[in-house]
Amino acid sequence: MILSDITDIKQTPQRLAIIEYLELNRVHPSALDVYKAVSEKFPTMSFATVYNTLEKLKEKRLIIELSIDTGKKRFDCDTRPHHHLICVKCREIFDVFTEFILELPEDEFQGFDIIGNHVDFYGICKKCKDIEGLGSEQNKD
Amino acid sequence: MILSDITDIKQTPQRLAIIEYLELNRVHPSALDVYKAVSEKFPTMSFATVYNTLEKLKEKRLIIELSIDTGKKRFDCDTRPHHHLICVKCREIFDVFTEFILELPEDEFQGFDIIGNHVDFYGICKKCKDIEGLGSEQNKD
DNA sequence: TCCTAATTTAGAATCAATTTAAGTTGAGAA
DNA sequence: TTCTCAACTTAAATTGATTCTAAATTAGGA
Repeated sequence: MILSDITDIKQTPQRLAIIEYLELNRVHPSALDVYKAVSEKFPTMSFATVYNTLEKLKEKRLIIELSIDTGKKRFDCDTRPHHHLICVKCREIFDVFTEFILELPEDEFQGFDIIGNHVDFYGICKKCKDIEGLGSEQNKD
Repeated sequence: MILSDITDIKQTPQRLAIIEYLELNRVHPSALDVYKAVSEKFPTMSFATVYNTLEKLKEKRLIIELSIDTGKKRFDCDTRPHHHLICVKCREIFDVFTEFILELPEDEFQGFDIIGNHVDFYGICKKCKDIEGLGSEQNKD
């Protein structure tokens, strides 16, 4: 997402702050993350503004909405095609730019017109591994 | 999931009805779908029972919880490793049993211990294609 | 500068999911 | 058989994320 891409929507201070936050925090934040950070600059800002802005940016295809967490939307300001590496402990999401050739055999098509694919890799991130290692005697999952 | 796998939890009539529903409706239903269907048989059954049962079955690894829809959990009673084919219009989910070899190059590991992967294919299902075709003049997304 | 549609705001409403507390059930012990 | 206790079910309250609403404000073009 590039600021200059935002042409046909009004450039309000709140929106610019939200966009700046997304540009600088590429950890796939939730709406709450965005709200918390941006409302420090704009204490009167409401949640609706965050959601409205994120929705608008999504419409303009400047960000992508992720369904990786149930019960919570997360947003990705990198719209290049890519995959994800997700920590099953802390739910941090990392980007993966390797391309994979995924040919679905015809008999699995189920009558679909296929338009894309996405791979999620699951694992345990370095930080969570280290924490696990430390507490190995009184290990609780 | 097989009934006989359920050993160390009580086999109540409500639970058996929920399991039967999951066995017969492999469309990856939501908790609401399960509740709607099973409460026809047990009109006094509460939502909490559905959630408790689904949670318990998940713990026992007899079903899988999917995060494909934001804001709503969906459940898959097929615990064999497999991928999904998702209609971007109606959100129906189909199973894909083709196996893919997905080698993540070392420099993309980001310090993770990788434990698995999952592929989502996106497309438009036959039903939605047909509906689209019909209304091609007054086409609305 | 003026105008107007777009945007922001606080608060209410909604929806999915979880928690709570009270009542029920059923398998094993006495 | 009756007692007991833990597991289970239930309705209702609560939480958390999101959406809606209606009134006030504002960006950006005329």
